[in-house]
Amino acid sequence: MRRPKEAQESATRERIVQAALTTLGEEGFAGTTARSIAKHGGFNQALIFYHFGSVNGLLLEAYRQMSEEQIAKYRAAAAEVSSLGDLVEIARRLHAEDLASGAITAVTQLMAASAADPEIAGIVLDRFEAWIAVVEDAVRRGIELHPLKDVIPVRESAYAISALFLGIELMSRLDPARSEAERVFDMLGGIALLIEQVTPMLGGSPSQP
Amino acid sequence: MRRPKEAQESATRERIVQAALTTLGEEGFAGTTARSIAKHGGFNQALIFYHFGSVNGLLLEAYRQMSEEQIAKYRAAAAEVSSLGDLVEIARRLHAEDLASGAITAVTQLMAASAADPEIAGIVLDRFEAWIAVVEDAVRRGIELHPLKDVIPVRESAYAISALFLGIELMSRLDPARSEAERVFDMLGGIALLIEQVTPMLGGSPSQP
DNA sequence: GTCTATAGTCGGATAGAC
DNA sequence: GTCTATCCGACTATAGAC
Repeated sequence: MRRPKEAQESATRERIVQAALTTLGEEGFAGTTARSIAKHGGFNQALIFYHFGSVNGLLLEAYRQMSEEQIAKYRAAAAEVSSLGDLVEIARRLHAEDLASGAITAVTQLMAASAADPEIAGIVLDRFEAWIAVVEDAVRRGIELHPLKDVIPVRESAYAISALFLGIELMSRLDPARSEAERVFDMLGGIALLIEQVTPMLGGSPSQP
Repeated sequence: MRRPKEAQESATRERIVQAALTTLGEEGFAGTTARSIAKHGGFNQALIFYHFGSVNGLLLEAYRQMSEEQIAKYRAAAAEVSSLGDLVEIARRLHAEDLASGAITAVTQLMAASAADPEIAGIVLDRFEAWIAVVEDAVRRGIELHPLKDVIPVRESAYAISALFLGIELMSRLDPARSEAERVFDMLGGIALLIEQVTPMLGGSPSQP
């Protein structure tokens, strides 16, 4: 996938972006300076300014790129969902990947930076919006054949599921043992199974408030 | 409640701590410098170093204080919970308060700072732990009379509820309209009601008077 | 395009007057 | 205890050699 306008991908640009993301994950927002990025990537500090104008310019570009990649990954994963149980299992897998790749740390830093920088806030908001939309789609597909499908508030469900996922990601990052999230996914899997098995019994004469 | 050792509360100390929290909320972690805190609080920059040794020392103290207050508030609120529906309504109220007070912003900054500072990570972890414990307690009390009470994994439920709450807090802070979280709480309230009404039927034993 | 060198700014921290 | 003045280090950003 090539971008026609602006931001053409030279190898160096890509290297700098990667170094920025690594640094962000390892040092946090406050520790992500031009010097420290250059050190992590093994190149000269001045290159950042030549290629991106400023440290902030680099960070914005890196954020945007990371967001696009993550959303694309989520969207691809969500395409496989065809039941509530699937949704839980795929969430479990994505969570493990995000934790390992440092993506969660980056999101944390992004959210914090949003407090002071409206432009970053916009990026994060877009990312959440895309994220909810993906879940919304998966939910809609997952309940397509379900007797209660017309009673379920899809948008709110997707929002809540996204929030739950985000919360688990953030809390488990802090947890040194990191075993607890697994058990929570186990429980959610159990609930999904329960709902799938129980609710069809209610079908046939659904009530409406 | 007086603290016997260290950290005696002079009026000035308290003023500095408050200014630090305000600054953190308004400027973000990166913008929370000694000079900027002093400006917000209308006092001299050097006072920070006289009273707290360093900016980091001040921030640690402020974090600790904020954590204690928030946990105390949560604990008091949780004491009122006697059903799943209660839990949702109290969560809704606490969420509104946290949003208005800037506490959410502060937590966001704290989590981000945890990436680079293990001491802060410890504080945040303690806070989450205390938070989960409070919810765990509320859940246990809420299902005390419930027919399924022995099947429900209390700890995992509390973890998931806490994660969901955290996620909603963080996402709604970014949302300019901020109306969506309300609708999600509405939905959760509906689910709570549904569970309370449906599950007793499965037990075959009488529930609440 | 990439490097070295450096100007200019800002923040942490301290000395010392009051 | 609080203020003014100041040092020092680290950062962003640019100029200019290669």
